Amino acid sequence: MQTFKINSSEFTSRIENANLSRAESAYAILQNAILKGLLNPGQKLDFETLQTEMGYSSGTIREALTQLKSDGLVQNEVRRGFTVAEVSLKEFSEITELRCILEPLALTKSIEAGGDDWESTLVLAHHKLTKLEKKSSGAIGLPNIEWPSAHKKFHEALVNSCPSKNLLVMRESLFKQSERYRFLASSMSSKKRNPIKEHKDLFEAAIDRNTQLASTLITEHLNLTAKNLHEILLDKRLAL
Amino acid sequence: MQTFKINSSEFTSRIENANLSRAESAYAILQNAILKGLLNPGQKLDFETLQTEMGYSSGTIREALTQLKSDGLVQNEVRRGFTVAEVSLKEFSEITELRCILEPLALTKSIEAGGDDWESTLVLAHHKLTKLEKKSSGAIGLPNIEWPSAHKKFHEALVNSCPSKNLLVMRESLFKQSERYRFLASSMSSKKRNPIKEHKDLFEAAIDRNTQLASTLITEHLNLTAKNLHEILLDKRLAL
DNA sequence: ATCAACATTATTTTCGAAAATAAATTTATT
DNA sequence: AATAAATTTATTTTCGAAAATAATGTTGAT
Repeated sequence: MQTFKINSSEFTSRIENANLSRAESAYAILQNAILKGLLNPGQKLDFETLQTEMGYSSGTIREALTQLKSDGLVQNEVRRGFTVAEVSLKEFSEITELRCILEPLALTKSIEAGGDDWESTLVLAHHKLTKLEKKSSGAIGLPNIEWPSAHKKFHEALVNSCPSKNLLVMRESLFKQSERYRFLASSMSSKKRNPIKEHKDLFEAAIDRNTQLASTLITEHLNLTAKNLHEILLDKRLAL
Repeated sequence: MQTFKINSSEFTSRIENANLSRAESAYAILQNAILKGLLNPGQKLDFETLQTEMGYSSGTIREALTQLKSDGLVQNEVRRGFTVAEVSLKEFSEITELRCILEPLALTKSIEAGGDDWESTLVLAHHKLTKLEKKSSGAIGLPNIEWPSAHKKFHEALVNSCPSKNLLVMRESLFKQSERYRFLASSMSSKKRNPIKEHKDLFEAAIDRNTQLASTLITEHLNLTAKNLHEILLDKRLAL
Protein backbone atom coordinates (compact mmCIF):
# COMPACT_ATOMS: atom_id res chain seq x y z
CA MET A 1 0.00 0.00 0.00
CA GLN A 2 1.11 3.49 -0.78
CA THR A 3 2.34 5.27 2.29
CA PHE A 4 0.74 8.49 3.34
CA LYS A 5 1.54 11.02 5.98
CA ILE A 6 -1.51 11.49 8.05
CA ASN A 7 -0.12 11.71 11.50
CA SER A 8 2.16 14.67 11.15
CA SER A 9 1.12 18.33 11.03
CA GLU A 10 -1.09 20.33 13.27
CA PHE A 11 -4.10 18.47 11.98
CA THR A 12 -3.71 15.41 14.12
CA SER A 13 -3.14 17.31 17.31
CA ARG A 14 -6.15 19.47 16.66
CA ILE A 15 -8.22 16.34 16.52
CA GLU A 16 -6.71 14.63 19.50
CA ASN A 17 -7.11 17.40 21.99
CA ALA A 18 -10.88 17.13 21.74
CA ASN A 19 -12.54 14.52 23.91
CA LEU A 20 -12.76 11.91 21.21
CA SER A 21 -12.54 8.18 21.46
CA ARG A 22 -9.69 6.62 19.53
CA ALA A 23 -12.13 5.27 16.99
CA GLU A 24 -13.41 8.78 16.43
CA SER A 25 -9.90 10.12 16.00
CA ALA A 26 -9.09 7.38 13.54
CA TYR A 27 -12.30 8.21 11.70
CA ALA A 28 -11.41 11.90 11.52
CA ILE A 29 -7.87 11.21 10.40
CA LEU A 30 -8.87 8.77 7.70
CA GLN A 31 -11.68 10.98 6.50
CA ASN A 32 -9.28 13.84 6.15
CA ALA A 33 -6.83 11.65 4.28
CA ILE A 34 -9.49 10.58 1.81
CA LEU A 35 -11.00 14.03 1.32
CA LYS A 36 -7.62 15.63 0.77
CA GLY A 37 -6.61 12.95 -1.68
CA LEU A 38 -3.79 11.52 0.43
CA LEU A 39 -5.46 8.20 -0.19
CA ASN A 40 -6.37 7.56 -3.79
CA PRO A 41 -9.74 6.46 -5.12
CA GLY A 42 -9.86 2.69 -5.37
CA GLN A 43 -6.86 2.17 -3.13
CA LYS A 44 -6.83 -0.86 -0.90
CA LEU A 45 -6.97 -0.17 2.82
CA ASP A 46 -5.34 -3.08 4.58
CA PHE A 47 -5.38 -3.28 8.30
CA GLU A 48 -1.75 -4.05 8.90
CA THR A 49 -0.53 -0.94 7.12
CA LEU A 50 -3.12 1.27 8.75
CA GLN A 51 -2.29 -0.13 12.17
CA THR A 52 1.43 0.53 11.93
CA GLU A 53 0.85 3.85 10.19
CA MET A 54 -1.65 5.16 12.70
CA GLY A 55 -0.82 3.28 15.85
CA TYR A 56 -4.31 1.98 16.55
CA SER A 57 -5.49 -1.58 16.93
CA SER A 58 -7.34 -3.40 14.18
CA GLY A 59 -10.63 -3.11 16.03
CA THR A 60 -10.36 0.64 16.30
CA ILE A 61 -9.47 0.94 12.62
CA ARG A 62 -12.33 -1.31 11.70
CA GLU A 63 -14.82 0.87 13.55
CA ALA A 64 -13.52 3.95 11.76
CA LEU A 65 -13.74 2.25 8.37
CA THR A 66 -17.26 1.06 9.08
CA GLN A 67 -18.33 4.64 9.67
CA LEU A 68 -16.55 5.93 6.60
CA LYS A 69 -18.45 3.35 4.63
CA SER A 70 -21.73 4.92 5.74
CA ASP A 71 -20.39 8.24 4.51
CA GLY A 72 -19.77 6.78 1.09
CA LEU A 73 -16.05 7.46 1.38
CA VAL A 74 -14.92 3.84 1.55
CA GLN A 75 -16.30 0.68 0.04
CA ASN A 76 -16.30 -2.77 1.53
CA GLU A 77 -16.85 -6.25 0.22
CA VAL A 78 -17.44 -8.79 2.90
CA ARG A 79 -14.33 -10.78 3.78
CA ARG A 80 -12.46 -8.93 1.08
CA GLY A 81 -11.62 -5.80 2.99
CA PHE A 82 -11.99 -2.08 2.46
CA THR A 83 -11.04 0.26 -0.36
CA VAL A 84 -11.23 4.01 -0.85
CA ALA A 85 -14.45 4.82 -2.74
CA GLU A 86 -14.14 5.48 -6.45
CA VAL A 87 -14.93 8.84 -7.99
CA SER A 88 -16.59 9.72 -11.26
CA LEU A 89 -17.90 12.77 -13.05
CA LYS A 90 -21.29 11.12 -13.20
CA GLU A 91 -21.39 10.79 -9.44
CA PHE A 92 -20.22 14.35 -9.01
CA SER A 93 -23.12 15.59 -11.14
CA GLU A 94 -25.56 13.55 -9.12
CA ILE A 95 -24.19 14.92 -5.88
CA THR A 96 -24.46 18.46 -7.18
CA GLU A 97 -28.03 17.94 -8.29
CA LEU A 98 -28.99 16.67 -4.84
CA ARG A 99 -27.19 19.50 -3.13
CA CYS A 100 -29.10 22.01 -5.26
CA ILE A 101 -32.28 20.56 -3.80
CA LEU A 102 -31.28 20.06 -0.18
CA GLU A 103 -29.11 23.10 0.49
CA PRO A 104 -31.77 25.71 -0.34
CA LEU A 105 -34.28 23.78 1.72
CA ALA A 106 -32.02 23.58 4.75
CA LEU A 107 -31.03 27.20 4.32
CA THR A 108 -34.63 28.38 4.18
CA LYS A 109 -35.55 26.46 7.31
CA SER A 110 -32.45 27.69 9.06
CA ILE A 111 -33.12 31.32 8.25
CA GLU A 112 -36.70 30.98 9.43
CA ALA A 113 -35.70 29.37 12.71
CA GLY A 114 -32.42 31.19 13.35
CA GLY A 115 -32.14 33.37 16.43
CA ASP A 116 -29.52 35.75 17.72
CA ASP A 117 -26.97 33.05 18.42
CA TRP A 118 -27.31 31.73 14.87
CA GLU A 119 -26.81 35.22 13.53
CA SER A 120 -23.67 35.95 15.50
CA THR A 121 -22.11 32.60 14.73
CA LEU A 122 -22.78 33.25 11.06
CA VAL A 123 -21.31 36.74 11.19
CA LEU A 124 -18.17 35.37 12.75
CA ALA A 125 -17.85 32.50 10.31
CA HIS A 126 -18.28 34.83 7.36
CA HIS A 127 -15.77 37.25 8.73
CA LYS A 128 -13.12 34.56 9.13
CA LEU A 129 -13.77 33.19 5.68
CA THR A 130 -13.56 36.61 4.07
CA LYS A 131 -10.32 37.37 5.80
CA LEU A 132 -8.79 34.17 4.49
CA GLU A 133 -10.12 34.70 1.01
CA LYS A 134 -8.72 38.20 0.81
CA LYS A 135 -5.36 37.09 2.07
CA SER A 136 -5.00 34.30 -0.46
CA SER A 137 -6.47 36.24 -3.38
CA GLY A 138 -3.16 38.05 -3.72
CA ALA A 139 -1.24 34.86 -4.39
CA ILE A 140 -3.59 32.99 -6.67
CA GLY A 141 -2.96 29.30 -6.82
CA LEU A 142 -1.42 29.15 -3.43
CA PRO A 143 -4.05 27.11 -1.69
CA ASN A 144 -4.58 28.37 1.80
CA ILE A 145 -4.43 25.47 4.22
CA GLU A 146 -7.09 26.98 6.45
CA TRP A 147 -9.57 27.85 3.72
CA PRO A 148 -11.38 24.50 3.45
CA SER A 149 -12.14 24.46 7.14
CA ALA A 150 -13.34 28.06 7.17
CA HIS A 151 -15.39 27.47 4.05
CA LYS A 152 -16.99 24.40 5.59
CA LYS A 153 -17.78 26.27 8.78
CA PHE A 154 -19.37 29.16 6.91
CA HIS A 155 -21.70 26.87 5.01
CA GLU A 156 -22.47 24.99 8.18
CA ALA A 157 -23.25 28.19 10.00
CA LEU A 158 -25.75 29.12 7.30
CA VAL A 159 -27.87 26.00 7.76
CA ASN A 160 -27.12 25.46 11.40
CA SER A 161 -30.56 26.40 12.72
CA CYS A 162 -32.44 24.09 10.40
CA PRO A 163 -34.56 22.01 12.77
CA SER A 164 -34.58 18.87 10.65
CA LYS A 165 -31.78 16.66 11.85
CA ASN A 166 -32.12 14.26 8.96
CA LEU A 167 -31.86 17.06 6.44
CA LEU A 168 -28.66 18.31 8.05
CA VAL A 169 -27.15 14.85 8.09
CA MET A 170 -27.86 14.34 4.41
CA ARG A 171 -26.61 17.79 3.56
CA GLU A 172 -23.38 17.19 5.40
CA SER A 173 -22.82 13.88 3.70
CA LEU A 174 -23.14 15.53 0.30
CA PHE A 175 -20.95 18.43 1.32
CA LYS A 176 -18.19 16.06 2.35
CA GLN A 177 -18.32 14.19 -0.89
CA SER A 178 -18.22 17.42 -2.85
CA GLU A 179 -15.26 18.54 -0.82
CA ARG A 180 -13.43 15.49 -2.01
CA TYR A 181 -13.98 16.43 -5.65
CA ARG A 182 -12.91 19.98 -4.89
CA PHE A 183 -9.59 18.72 -3.58
CA LEU A 184 -9.10 16.45 -6.53
CA ALA A 185 -9.61 19.40 -8.83
CA SER A 186 -7.56 21.90 -6.89
CA SER A 187 -4.56 19.60 -6.84
CA MET A 188 -4.61 19.72 -10.59
CA SER A 189 -5.27 23.27 -11.44
CA SER A 190 -4.47 26.59 -9.91
CA LYS A 191 -7.16 28.31 -11.93
CA LYS A 192 -9.49 29.07 -9.13
CA ARG A 193 -12.56 31.17 -9.17
CA ASN A 194 -12.62 33.72 -6.42
CA PRO A 195 -15.93 33.33 -4.67
CA ILE A 196 -15.69 36.22 -2.22
CA LYS A 197 -18.63 38.07 -3.69
CA GLU A 198 -20.79 34.96 -3.89
CA HIS A 199 -20.22 34.24 -0.24
CA LYS A 200 -20.83 37.86 0.68
CA ASP A 201 -24.15 38.04 -1.17
CA LEU A 202 -25.23 34.77 0.32
CA PHE A 203 -24.30 35.94 3.78
CA GLU A 204 -26.22 39.19 3.43
CA ALA A 205 -29.32 37.52 2.08
CA ALA A 206 -29.30 35.17 5.07
CA ILE A 207 -28.86 37.98 7.57
CA ASP A 208 -31.70 39.88 5.85
CA ARG A 209 -33.83 36.75 6.29
CA ASN A 210 -34.50 36.79 2.58
CA THR A 211 -35.11 33.08 2.06
CA GLN A 212 -36.02 33.44 -1.59
CA LEU A 213 -32.86 35.25 -2.54
CA ALA A 214 -30.67 33.09 -0.31
CA SER A 215 -32.05 29.95 -1.94
CA THR A 216 -31.39 31.29 -5.40
CA LEU A 217 -27.87 32.34 -4.47
CA ILE A 218 -26.89 29.05 -2.86
CA THR A 219 -28.12 27.16 -5.91
CA GLU A 220 -26.18 29.42 -8.24
CA HIS A 221 -23.14 29.14 -6.04
CA LEU A 222 -23.29 25.35 -6.14
CA ASN A 223 -23.84 25.23 -9.86
CA LEU A 224 -21.00 27.62 -10.61
CA THR A 225 -18.58 25.75 -8.40
CA ALA A 226 -19.67 22.47 -9.89
CA LYS A 227 -19.35 23.72 -13.46
CA ASN A 228 -15.88 24.95 -12.74
CA LEU A 229 -14.80 21.71 -11.11
CA HIS A 230 -16.37 19.67 -13.84
CA GLU A 231 -14.30 21.43 -16.48
CA ILE A 232 -11.09 20.99 -14.54
CA LEU A 233 -11.73 17.31 -13.98
CA LEU A 234 -12.67 16.83 -17.61
CA ASP A 235 -9.51 18.64 -18.73
CA LYS A 236 -7.34 16.31 -16.78
CA ARG A 237 -9.33 13.33 -18.01
CA LEU A 238 -9.66 12.13 -14.51
CA ALA A 239 -12.29 9.74 -13.43
CA LEU A 240 -14.66 9.02 -16.24
CA MET B 1 -32.43 -4.13 30.26
CA GLN B 2 -35.72 -5.36 29.00
CA THR B 3 -35.41 -8.73 27.36
CA PHE B 4 -36.50 -9.12 23.79
CA LYS B 5 -36.87 -12.12 21.59
CA ILE B 6 -34.89 -11.41 18.53
CA ASN B 7 -33.27 -14.70 17.84
CA SER B 8 -36.30 -16.90 17.48
CA SER B 9 -38.64 -17.06 14.47
CA GLU B 10 -37.94 -17.54 10.82
CA PHE B 11 -36.46 -14.07 10.68
CA THR B 12 -33.06 -14.93 12.05
CA SER B 13 -32.59 -17.95 9.87
CA ARG B 14 -33.55 -15.98 6.81
CA ILE B 15 -30.78 -13.59 7.64
CA GLU B 16 -28.17 -16.13 8.51
CA ASN B 17 -28.40 -18.22 5.40
CA ALA B 18 -27.12 -15.35 3.29
CA ASN B 19 -23.38 -14.88 3.11
CA LEU B 20 -23.21 -12.28 5.80
CA SER B 21 -20.51 -11.55 8.31
CA ARG B 22 -21.56 -11.86 11.91
CA ALA B 23 -21.45 -8.12 12.29
CA GLU B 24 -23.87 -7.81 9.39
CA SER B 25 -26.19 -10.37 10.93
CA ALA B 26 -26.09 -8.56 14.24
CA TYR B 27 -26.84 -5.33 12.40
CA ALA B 28 -29.82 -6.87 10.63
CA ILE B 29 -31.17 -8.44 13.78
CA LEU B 30 -30.86 -5.29 15.85
CA GLN B 31 -32.29 -3.14 13.11
CA ASN B 32 -35.29 -5.40 12.90
CA ALA B 33 -35.70 -5.29 16.66
CA ILE B 34 -35.68 -1.51 16.68
CA LEU B 35 -37.95 -1.07 13.68
CA LYS B 36 -40.50 -3.54 15.01
CA GLY B 37 -40.48 -1.90 18.41
CA LEU B 38 -39.02 -4.87 20.27
CA LEU B 39 -36.55 -2.38 21.63
CA ASN B 40 -38.11 0.81 22.93
CA PRO B 41 -37.11 4.35 22.06
CA GLY B 42 -34.57 5.66 24.53
CA GLN B 43 -33.75 2.22 25.87
CA LYS B 44 -30.19 1.58 26.95
CA LEU B 45 -28.26 -0.93 24.89
CA ASP B 46 -25.63 -2.40 27.10
CA PHE B 47 -23.09 -4.77 25.69
CA GLU B 48 -23.33 -7.49 28.28
CA THR B 49 -27.02 -8.06 27.75
CA LEU B 50 -26.72 -7.92 23.99
CA GLN B 51 -23.83 -10.34 24.04
CA THR B 52 -25.60 -12.99 26.09
CA GLU B 53 -28.86 -12.36 24.25
CA MET B 54 -27.40 -12.61 20.78
CA GLY B 55 -24.33 -14.74 21.26
CA TYR B 56 -21.88 -12.39 19.60
CA SER B 57 -18.76 -10.82 21.02
CA SER B 58 -18.63 -7.21 22.16
CA GLY B 59 -16.63 -6.19 19.11
CA THR B 60 -19.19 -7.60 16.72
CA ILE B 61 -22.02 -5.90 18.58
CA ARG B 62 -20.12 -2.65 18.59
CA GLU B 63 -19.70 -2.73 14.84
CA ALA B 64 -23.42 -3.33 14.37
CA LEU B 65 -24.32 -0.49 16.72
CA THR B 66 -21.92 1.86 14.96
CA GLN B 67 -23.72 1.22 11.71
CA LEU B 68 -27.15 1.62 13.25
CA LYS B 69 -26.01 4.97 14.53
CA SER B 70 -25.36 6.11 10.96
CA ASP B 71 -28.90 5.04 10.15
CA GLY B 72 -30.25 7.25 12.89
CA LEU B 73 -31.71 4.26 14.72
CA VAL B 74 -29.41 4.36 17.72
CA GLN B 75 -27.72 7.21 19.51
CA ASN B 76 -24.34 7.21 21.14
CA GLU B 77 -22.55 9.40 23.58
CA VAL B 78 -18.88 8.77 23.79
CA ARG B 79 -17.89 6.56 26.71
CA ARG B 80 -21.49 6.49 27.80
CA GLY B 81 -22.73 3.78 25.54
CA PHE B 82 -25.57 3.35 23.08
CA THR B 83 -29.31 3.88 23.32
CA VAL B 84 -32.20 3.29 20.95
CA ALA B 85 -32.97 6.55 19.15
CA GLU B 86 -35.88 8.60 20.44
CA VAL B 87 -39.00 9.23 18.39
CA SER B 88 -41.18 12.29 18.11
CA LEU B 89 -44.06 13.54 16.01
CA LYS B 90 -41.93 16.47 14.99
CA GLU B 91 -39.26 14.18 13.61
CA PHE B 92 -41.87 12.10 11.87
CA SER B 93 -43.19 15.18 10.08
CA GLU B 94 -39.70 16.14 9.02
CA ILE B 95 -39.04 12.67 7.67
CA THR B 96 -42.28 12.74 5.72
CA GLU B 97 -41.50 16.13 4.25
CA LEU B 98 -38.11 14.91 3.04
CA ARG B 99 -39.58 11.74 1.63
CA CYS B 100 -42.09 13.78 -0.33
CA ILE B 101 -39.15 15.47 -2.02
CA LEU B 102 -36.82 12.54 -2.54
CA GLU B 103 -39.22 9.74 -3.42
CA PRO B 104 -40.75 11.44 -6.48
CA LEU B 105 -37.29 12.40 -7.66
CA ALA B 106 -35.95 8.88 -7.33
CA LEU B 107 -39.08 7.45 -8.87
CA THR B 108 -38.87 9.76 -11.88
CA LYS B 109 -35.25 8.89 -12.50
CA SER B 110 -35.96 5.22 -12.05
CA ILE B 111 -38.83 5.23 -14.52
CA GLU B 112 -36.72 7.08 -17.05
CA ALA B 113 -33.82 4.67 -16.73
CA GLY B 114 -35.71 1.44 -16.09
CA GLY B 115 -35.37 -1.39 -18.58
CA ASP B 116 -37.07 -4.74 -18.99
CA ASP B 117 -35.53 -6.22 -15.89
CA TRP B 118 -36.75 -3.32 -13.79
CA GLU B 119 -40.22 -3.75 -15.22
CA SER B 120 -40.45 -7.47 -14.49
CA THR B 121 -39.07 -7.12 -10.98
CA LEU B 122 -41.66 -4.43 -10.35
CA VAL B 123 -44.49 -6.52 -11.74
CA LEU B 124 -43.52 -9.38 -9.49
CA ALA B 125 -43.14 -7.21 -6.41
CA HIS B 126 -46.52 -5.62 -6.99
CA HIS B 127 -48.15 -8.96 -7.53
CA LYS B 128 -46.83 -10.34 -4.26
CA LEU B 129 -47.85 -7.25 -2.35
CA THR B 130 -51.35 -7.29 -3.80
CA LYS B 131 -51.80 -10.93 -2.93
CA LEU B 132 -50.85 -10.27 0.66
CA GLU B 133 -53.03 -7.19 0.91
CA LYS B 134 -56.06 -9.03 -0.40
CA LYS B 135 -55.52 -11.90 1.96
CA SER B 136 -55.26 -9.71 5.04
CA SER B 137 -58.01 -7.31 4.00
CA GLY B 138 -60.56 -9.89 5.06
CA ALA B 139 -59.36 -9.92 8.64
CA ILE B 140 -58.71 -6.28 9.31
CA GLY B 141 -56.42 -5.62 12.18
CA LEU B 142 -54.64 -8.90 11.91
CA PRO B 143 -51.27 -7.63 10.84
CA ASN B 144 -49.78 -9.87 8.22
CA ILE B 145 -46.25 -10.75 9.21
CA GLU B 146 -45.09 -10.75 5.60
CA TRP B 147 -46.65 -7.47 4.61
CA PRO B 148 -43.89 -5.09 5.73
CA SER B 149 -41.27 -6.95 3.76
CA ALA B 150 -43.43 -7.11 0.64
CA HIS B 151 -44.34 -3.46 0.99
CA LYS B 152 -40.71 -2.49 1.36
CA LYS B 153 -39.75 -4.54 -1.68
CA PHE B 154 -42.46 -3.00 -3.81
CA HIS B 155 -41.35 0.52 -3.02
CA GLU B 156 -37.76 -0.48 -3.58
CA ALA B 157 -38.61 -2.01 -6.93
CA LEU B 158 -40.19 1.26 -8.00
CA VAL B 159 -37.04 3.32 -7.50
CA ASN B 160 -34.57 0.56 -8.16
CA SER B 161 -33.34 1.87 -11.52
CA CYS B 162 -32.57 5.33 -10.26
CA PRO B 163 -28.93 5.86 -11.23
CA SER B 164 -28.06 8.13 -8.30
CA LYS B 165 -26.62 5.97 -5.58
CA ASN B 166 -26.65 8.77 -3.04
CA LEU B 167 -30.31 9.45 -3.67
CA LEU B 168 -31.17 5.80 -3.11
CA VAL B 169 -29.18 5.65 0.10
CA MET B 170 -30.93 8.71 1.49
CA ARG B 171 -34.31 7.43 0.37
CA GLU B 172 -33.72 4.11 2.06
CA SER B 173 -32.65 5.74 5.28
CA LEU B 174 -35.86 7.74 5.41
CA PHE B 175 -37.95 4.73 4.48
CA LYS B 176 -36.49 2.75 7.36
CA GLN B 177 -37.18 5.47 9.83
CA SER B 178 -40.75 5.80 8.60
CA GLU B 179 -41.18 2.08 8.92
CA ARG B 180 -40.36 2.41 12.56
CA TYR B 181 -43.14 4.91 13.08
CA ARG B 182 -45.49 2.68 11.14
CA PHE B 183 -44.81 -0.16 13.54
CA LEU B 184 -45.24 2.05 16.55
CA ALA B 185 -48.62 3.11 15.25
CA SER B 186 -49.78 -0.31 14.12
CA SER B 187 -49.08 -1.83 17.51
CA MET B 188 -51.52 0.63 18.95
CA SER B 189 -54.37 0.68 16.55
CA SER B 190 -56.01 -1.82 14.28
CA LYS B 191 -57.63 0.96 12.28
CA LYS B 192 -55.66 0.54 9.14
CA ARG B 193 -56.20 2.16 5.83
CA ASN B 194 -56.26 -0.28 3.00
CA PRO B 195 -53.82 0.99 0.44
CA ILE B 196 -54.40 -1.59 -2.29
CA LYS B 197 -55.72 0.93 -4.76
CA GLU B 198 -52.97 3.46 -4.05
CA HIS B 199 -50.33 0.87 -4.72
CA LYS B 200 -52.10 -0.32 -7.85
CA ASP B 201 -52.38 3.19 -9.32
CA LEU B 202 -48.78 3.89 -8.49
CA PHE B 203 -47.70 0.65 -10.07
CA GLU B 204 -49.60 1.33 -13.27
CA ALA B 205 -48.32 4.86 -13.61
CA ALA B 206 -44.77 3.56 -13.30
CA ILE B 207 -45.29 0.83 -15.87
CA ASP B 208 -46.85 3.43 -18.20
CA ARG B 209 -43.70 5.52 -17.69
CA ASN B 210 -45.88 8.40 -16.63
CA THR B 211 -43.40 10.19 -14.40
CA GLN B 212 -45.70 13.12 -13.70
CA LEU B 213 -48.56 11.01 -12.49
CA ALA B 214 -46.30 8.60 -10.61
CA SER B 215 -44.68 11.50 -8.76
CA THR B 216 -48.03 12.92 -7.78
CA LEU B 217 -49.29 9.55 -6.62
CA ILE B 218 -46.25 8.71 -4.50
CA THR B 219 -46.47 12.10 -2.80
CA GLU B 220 -50.16 11.64 -2.08
CA HIS B 221 -49.50 8.12 -0.87
CA LEU B 222 -46.86 9.33 1.54
CA ASN B 223 -48.95 12.20 2.82
CA LEU B 224 -52.01 10.03 3.37
CA THR B 225 -50.04 7.40 5.22
CA ALA B 226 -48.34 10.04 7.28
CA LYS B 227 -51.59 11.81 8.13
CA ASN B 228 -53.08 8.54 9.23
CA LEU B 229 -50.09 7.61 11.36
CA HIS B 230 -49.91 11.07 12.81
CA GLU B 231 -53.46 10.84 14.07
CA ILE B 232 -52.93 7.44 15.60
CA LEU B 233 -49.77 8.53 17.36
CA LEU B 234 -51.45 11.71 18.59
CA ASP B 235 -54.41 9.70 19.87
CA LYS B 236 -52.19 7.54 21.95
CA ARG B 237 -50.25 10.56 23.10
CA LEU B 238 -47.08 8.83 22.27
CA ALA B 239 -43.89 10.64 21.68
CA LEU B 240 -44.45 14.34 21.75
C1' DA C 1 -26.33 17.61 57.51
C1' DT C 2 -23.65 18.91 53.42
C1' DC C 3 -20.06 18.63 50.56
C1' DA C 4 -15.69 17.13 48.87
C1' DA C 5 -12.23 13.61 48.35
C1' DC C 6 -11.42 8.96 47.89
C1' DA C 7 -12.45 4.05 46.98
C1' DT C 8 -15.35 0.71 44.82
C1' DT C 9 -18.13 -1.07 41.27
C1' DA C 10 -20.03 -1.18 36.68
C1' DT C 11 -19.54 -0.22 31.77
C1' DT C 12 -17.34 1.06 27.80
C1' DT C 13 -13.34 1.14 24.89
C1' DT C 14 -9.20 -0.80 23.23
C1' DC C 15 -6.10 -4.27 22.21
C1' DG C 16 -3.74 -8.30 20.30
C1' DA C 17 -4.04 -13.02 19.59
C1' DA C 18 -7.02 -16.92 17.65
C1' DA C 19 -10.26 -18.46 14.21
C1' DA C 20 -12.13 -18.15 9.71
C1' DT C 21 -11.82 -17.16 5.10
C1' DA C 22 -9.69 -15.88 0.73
C1' DA C 23 -5.58 -15.66 -2.35
C1' DA C 24 -1.41 -17.65 -3.99
C1' DT C 25 1.51 -21.43 -4.64
C1' DT C 26 2.74 -26.08 -5.13
C1' DT C 27 1.92 -30.76 -6.25
C1' DA C 28 -0.41 -34.39 -8.58
C1' DT C 29 -2.99 -36.27 -12.46
C1' DT C 30 -4.42 -36.63 -17.13
C1' DA D 1 1.44 -28.61 -20.71
C1' DA D 2 -3.06 -27.85 -18.65
C1' DT D 3 -6.28 -28.51 -15.18
C1' DA D 4 -7.62 -29.78 -10.68
C1' DA D 5 -6.69 -30.75 -5.93
C1' DA D 6 -4.04 -29.80 -1.95
C1' DT D 7 -1.10 -26.92 0.67
C1' DT D 8 0.76 -22.77 2.17
C1' DT D 9 0.53 -17.90 2.87
C1' DA D 10 -1.83 -13.58 3.52
C1' DT D 11 -5.79 -11.01 5.16
C1' DT D 12 -9.96 -10.32 7.32
C1' DT D 13 -13.13 -11.25 11.02
C1' DT D 14 -14.13 -12.52 15.64
C1' DC D 15 -13.31 -13.04 20.31
C1' DG D 16 -12.47 -12.32 25.24
C1' DA D 17 -9.50 -10.32 28.41
C1' DA D 18 -7.06 -5.88 29.86
C1' DA D 19 -7.14 -0.93 30.18
C1' DA D 20 -9.61 3.25 30.58
C1' DT D 21 -13.34 5.78 31.98
C1' DA D 22 -17.73 6.84 34.19
C1' DA D 23 -21.13 5.90 37.90
C1' DT D 24 -21.90 4.78 42.50
C1' DG D 25 -20.99 4.47 47.26
C1' DT D 26 -18.28 5.55 51.42
C1' DT D 27 -15.74 8.10 54.54
C1' DG D 28 -14.36 12.21 56.86
C1' DA D 29 -14.09 17.19 57.47
C1' DT D 30 -16.57 21.46 58.12
